[in-house]
Amino acid sequence: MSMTSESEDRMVPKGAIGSPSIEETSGGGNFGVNGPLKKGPWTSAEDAILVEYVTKHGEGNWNAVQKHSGLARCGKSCRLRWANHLRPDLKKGAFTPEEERRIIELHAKMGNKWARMAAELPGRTDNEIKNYWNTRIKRRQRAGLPIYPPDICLQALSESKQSENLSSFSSVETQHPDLLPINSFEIPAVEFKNLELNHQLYPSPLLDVPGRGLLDIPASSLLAQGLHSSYGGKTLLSAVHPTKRLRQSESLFPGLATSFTGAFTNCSKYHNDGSAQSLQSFGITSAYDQNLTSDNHSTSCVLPGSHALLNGNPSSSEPSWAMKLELPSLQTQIGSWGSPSSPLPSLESVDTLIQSPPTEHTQSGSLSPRNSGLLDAVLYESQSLKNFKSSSCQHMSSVSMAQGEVMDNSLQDLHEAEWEAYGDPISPRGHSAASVLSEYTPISRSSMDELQSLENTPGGKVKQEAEEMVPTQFCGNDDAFNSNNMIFSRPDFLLASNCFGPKGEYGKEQLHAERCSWGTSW
DNA sequence: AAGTGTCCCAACCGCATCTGC
DNA sequence: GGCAGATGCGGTTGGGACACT
Repeated sequence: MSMTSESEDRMVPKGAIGSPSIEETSGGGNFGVNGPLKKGPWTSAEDAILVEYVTKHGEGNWNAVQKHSGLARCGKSCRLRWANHLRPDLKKGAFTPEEERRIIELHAKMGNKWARMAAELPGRTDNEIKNYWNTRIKRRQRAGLPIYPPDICLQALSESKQSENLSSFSSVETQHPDLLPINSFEIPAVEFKNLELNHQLYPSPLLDVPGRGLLDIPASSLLAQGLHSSYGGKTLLSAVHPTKRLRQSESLFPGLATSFTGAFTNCSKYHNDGSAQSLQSFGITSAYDQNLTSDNHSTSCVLPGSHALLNGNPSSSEPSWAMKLELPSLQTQIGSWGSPSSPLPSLESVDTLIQSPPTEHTQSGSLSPRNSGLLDAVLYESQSLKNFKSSSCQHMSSVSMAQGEVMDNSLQDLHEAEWEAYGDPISPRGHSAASVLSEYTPISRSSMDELQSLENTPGGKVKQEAEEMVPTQFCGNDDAFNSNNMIFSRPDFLLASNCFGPKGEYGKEQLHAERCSWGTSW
C-alpha cells in the first residue's frame, strides 16, 4: 500500500509480524472487541485498515478504530502508527542539514520537548526527532564532542537576553513552562542528606530531583536563570522542578549534579539569604562556604543553568557515570591539574577534592570552563571575548548588585578564576569537586580512546562525523586557527576535546578535527 | 564465515493533561 | 469539583541491520 512507509516494507519481512504467535502471546491481557489486542510491528494490512478508517472518519477517537474497523490494536497504538508513519504529510528519509541544525537550535531552546520541536519541523515526528537526537548525542558523547555549536550558543544567549528584557523575574514562569514557581515543590530533605558524593560518583539524590532531569531543562530557561541573578539556590531547585514525571530523573548526569551542588552552594552564598540555610538543611554541606569570597562565588550562579548541555551531555538517557568509572587516572601521568595535558583527575582525586575544603581557587573552579555546556560555553566565550579586548581585570564583589552587573562581573570573575585555576600547574584544588566532577562528564575513557584512535580508524563513525562537519569558519587557515574563536583555546575545549595526549603530543590535525566537529552541517 | 558490538528506529509503557459528563 | 476516558508526551526497549574483528 502506498501509504506504507519504507520502514514498513522492511518491517514486514522481519518475521513473526502478524503471526499467530504474536497475536496469541502479545495480548498481554488487553482485549478489544475483537479479541486480544495485538502488539508489535504493524503489518501492511493493518496499516491499510487504519488508513482507510482515518480517511473515512478523520483523526481522533482512536479507540473507535479498534471497535469499528476490526483492527486488533489499541487506540493509542493506532494514533501512534498514524502519527509516525501513515500521515500523508510525513517527510521520509534522513534529516537534511537544515533540519539538523533546526533541531539543535530547537533543542537548545526547548530541551527535550520533542513534540514542540516536531511542530516546528513540518513532516517530522517527535519520535523521529527524539531518535535522531538520542543517537546523535550518544555519538558525540562518545567522541567527547560538545553538542551545541558556538553560534547556537550565542543565539540561545541572545534570545535568553531578549526574554530577560521582556519579562520580569516574576513573570518568567508564565512565559516558560519550565520555569515554575518557587517553592512550588519541596525536595525531600532526606534525599539530600543521603548525598555522599565522596563515595558515589553516581546519580546523586541532588540530581534526582523529582520530576525532571536537569537535562530536560531548556537551555533558554537555564540561561534565563543564569542571567537572572535573583535566582537563588532555591529557585534553582525550582528550575529543575517537576512539572511532571518523577520517572525522568534517572537520566541525569552526575557531572551536572555536582555542578549543581557547587552552584547551589555558591548561589546560596550569593544571595546570603535563607537559601543557603535551606540548602544546608538539605544536607548539602558546603565546605566551600568557609573559604568563599564574594567576588568568587558571585560567578557561580551563572553555572547552574548549564543545562543538560554539559557539552556532550545532553538529555540522553544514557547515564554517563558508567563511562566515568572507566576513566583512567591521569593525574599521575600529568602531575598537574590545570595543564592541558592533564585533562582528567583520578577518581581518588575527585574524592579527595570533594572531601577537602577548597581553596579560594576551588570556588572559582566550581564553575569550570570545561564541560559545562551551552550556557558555560556562551558565557565563557563572551567573557573571553570581552577580556580579550580589555586587558584589565577587576575583581568585583557585590552580593546585591543589579542583575546586569552581577552578570558582567560574575563573568569577569569567572574568567579570571578559571584561568587562575587552570593556570595553576600544581594544585589540584584549582578545581572544586563540582568542577572536577563536571569535567569528567563528557569524556569517558572510551571517548578518549575513540578520539585518540581517530587517526587510526579511517572508517570510524566518529571521525566520519568530524570530517563531515568541517566548519568553513574554522578550518580555513591556520591564522584563523590560531587567533579566532577563543572557544577553541578554552581549557575546557582543549580538555574536552582531548586535544592533548598524556604526553601532550596532541597534534594540530587532531585539534583541527575537533574544531571541525562544529561543522557546517550544523 | 562466525561472533560481537553498535546503530538505528519502531513501538511500547507510564504518566500527565485534556475533555466531557 | 470529581471522575473516567481520550489523548499527548517523553523515556525506554527490543530487535534487525550493519560494521568490525
